Amino acid sequence: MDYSAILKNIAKHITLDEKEAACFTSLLSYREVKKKESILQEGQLCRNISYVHSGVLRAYYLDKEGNENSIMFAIDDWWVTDIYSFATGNPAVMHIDALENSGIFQLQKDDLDRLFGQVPKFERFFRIIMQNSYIREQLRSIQNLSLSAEERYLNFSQKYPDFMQRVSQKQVASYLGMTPEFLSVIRSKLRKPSE
Amino acid sequence: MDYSAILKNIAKHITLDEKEAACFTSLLSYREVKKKESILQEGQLCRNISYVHSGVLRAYYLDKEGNENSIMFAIDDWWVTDIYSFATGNPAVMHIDALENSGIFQLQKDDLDRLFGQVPKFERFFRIIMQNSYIREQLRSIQNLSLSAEERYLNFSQKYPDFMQRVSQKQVASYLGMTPEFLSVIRSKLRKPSE
DNA sequence: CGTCTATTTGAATGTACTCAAAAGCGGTGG
DNA sequence: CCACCGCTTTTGAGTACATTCAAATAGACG
Repeated sequence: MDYSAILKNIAKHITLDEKEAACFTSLLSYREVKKKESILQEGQLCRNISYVHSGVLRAYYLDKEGNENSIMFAIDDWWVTDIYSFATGNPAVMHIDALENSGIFQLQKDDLDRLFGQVPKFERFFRIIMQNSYIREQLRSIQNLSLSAEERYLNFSQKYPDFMQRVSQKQVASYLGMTPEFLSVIRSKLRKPSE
Repeated sequence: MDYSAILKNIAKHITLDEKEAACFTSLLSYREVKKKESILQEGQLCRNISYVHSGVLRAYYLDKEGNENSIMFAIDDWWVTDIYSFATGNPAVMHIDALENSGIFQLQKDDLDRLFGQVPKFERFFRIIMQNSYIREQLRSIQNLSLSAEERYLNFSQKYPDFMQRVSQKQVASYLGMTPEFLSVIRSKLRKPSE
């Protein structure tokens, strides 16, 4: 099994010796997820956190009209989970599934809790992951509230050019809080700015 | 100095012995902040994190039209900082000031980093704080995008009844991403649902 | 090839905004 | 203690941004 990418991801924030790295990798289970396959559905308990080794996952929730609202996309080298369910033990509010055939490493909550006891450095690692996630979501809240649909789209496509390649327009629209029709209008306006 | 409230806050997530508690409180500096007084302005470096012992603080940022957009309110027993500036060392994007005369405990980033080395349990504490903040902001993003202005208002007033008492309508409106005029219309509609 | 879904385009509609003016409220100074 | 000033809240008319619904076109997948 190829642990190099995930260990490199960990090494961005903490330094592990060989034994600690072995302890960590022993807890990981690798899983292949086919395109459109789900790894979490609303109402289930989310007991694990996933590291995306290859491919793309999407988290979304269904509103009362039954529309899919994208919460986040996770491509190679991202971590993803229903953090609410994971942290509180309450039923998941979101769905997570694969947009492409993907390879992920999963870490069970119980194992992670034990790992925190054995190698406290991991508390630090996940503190930083959570901190960065918080910063990202706070920025997103701010921009949702203060920018127009067009500005949100331009912003997103600059910040996450990789997502634009691999995620459908409909899903981008739902991430940005607008209808797919309106995103299409925005894009056509941007294509011919002269008229 | 009365450390009971902040120690009780810490005790929600980790257990400290006397020595650790003393080590922690020795790093705190208490500060009185008068109504309308600022503790952080855009462009400054945010080198500390604040625990609100009494009173109310508000974080907001100025958009390009010069409007104040509220990012968060922090009343008694909340933690607040410009997490982006605090974590990255980049200039602050937000302003933080007091809505009432308030008493806060501040912890310097340098001291906190040393504390993490001395008492690793604090990594855990702040992991949980960051995790909860992430959950809160993620929920906020979702609701901003999928709920109408009226639903956002109803939601907010249910979830944070304390804020409604202590924060002006204009500031609530800016937190919810609507104009104060429109919030006023919503409230008047809710007052007389019959007509 | 045929089916299903995504994207584009357009017309009608609605939600929320802008601008303006009046009323309410709180703080400050005479 | 009252009067005034500035800011918040209310109300209303006109407008703009974004949605809904519908239909045509394009793409993806088996």
